[in-house]
Amino acid sequence: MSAEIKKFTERQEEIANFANALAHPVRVAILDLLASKACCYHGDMADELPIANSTLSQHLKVLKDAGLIQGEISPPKTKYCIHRDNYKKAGEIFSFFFENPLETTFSEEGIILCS
Amino acid sequence: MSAEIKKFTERQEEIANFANALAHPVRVAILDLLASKACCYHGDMADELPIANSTLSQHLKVLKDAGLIQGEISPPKTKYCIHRDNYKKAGEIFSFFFENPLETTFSEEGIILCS
DNA sequence: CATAATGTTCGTACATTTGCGAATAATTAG
DNA sequence: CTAATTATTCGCAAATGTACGAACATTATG
Repeated sequence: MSAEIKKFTERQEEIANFANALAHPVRVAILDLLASKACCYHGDMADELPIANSTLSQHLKVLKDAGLIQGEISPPKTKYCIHRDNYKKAGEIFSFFFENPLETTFSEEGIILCS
Repeated sequence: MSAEIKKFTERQEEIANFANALAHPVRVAILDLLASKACCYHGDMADELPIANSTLSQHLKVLKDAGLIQGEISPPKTKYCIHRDNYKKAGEIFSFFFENPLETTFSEEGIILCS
């Protein structure tokens, strides 16, 4: 009944944000490309990916807004790179999230009831 | 021109799937709850989370479909746990994805042009 | 058996995401 | 200056995601 407005922690929002950026295979593929080639022009990626040019721009925007990549515009070309600091940060956040999902004692089946 | 139909790798799809499961703060919060308490009933979580019961069911379904949790139905109660094997696997996949985004040589600014 | 407790499913509403081609902007090349 | 190159933005359509309450199913309780 205590009608406390519950929201989520900063950390939970942050994880969700990074996860959202990775939540489409083409965006994972983009990061793979950038990770392997250091930097790529939009056109280089467009050649490798099975999507229209305009769609690629949209996905790049999502990754950029999430902070995982950065773009350097020098028209008519645009060069994209991984944003190393944030990329590292994302990796650490996920690492921490997944490590030791449980440190408590277990029943025989490895399960504990709660409350 | 070689109109090769490009899709994504299994790994890329897998990452995107797990990421998608984490792409909403309430689902991160659910995993936090399960990680800390080992197992929880639906009702326990409903008390902690600012969403309707039916909405919680939907989010639990997403996590279950992604393989990150498992549910044991014994009506009228349902007990959920983290799916340890898959959870671990997800952690490893993300670890691997984020580690060493770049092992190549760098220019002075830490950037290489490609192609 | 009737009622309560617990969750899921259904139906609906609304917002967001994804995708494409066309139009646009900005520079380079002829 | 004109045309070509490159990438973004716009407008649209289709699909998906999020959220809720109501209806339903299943078991426990009186």
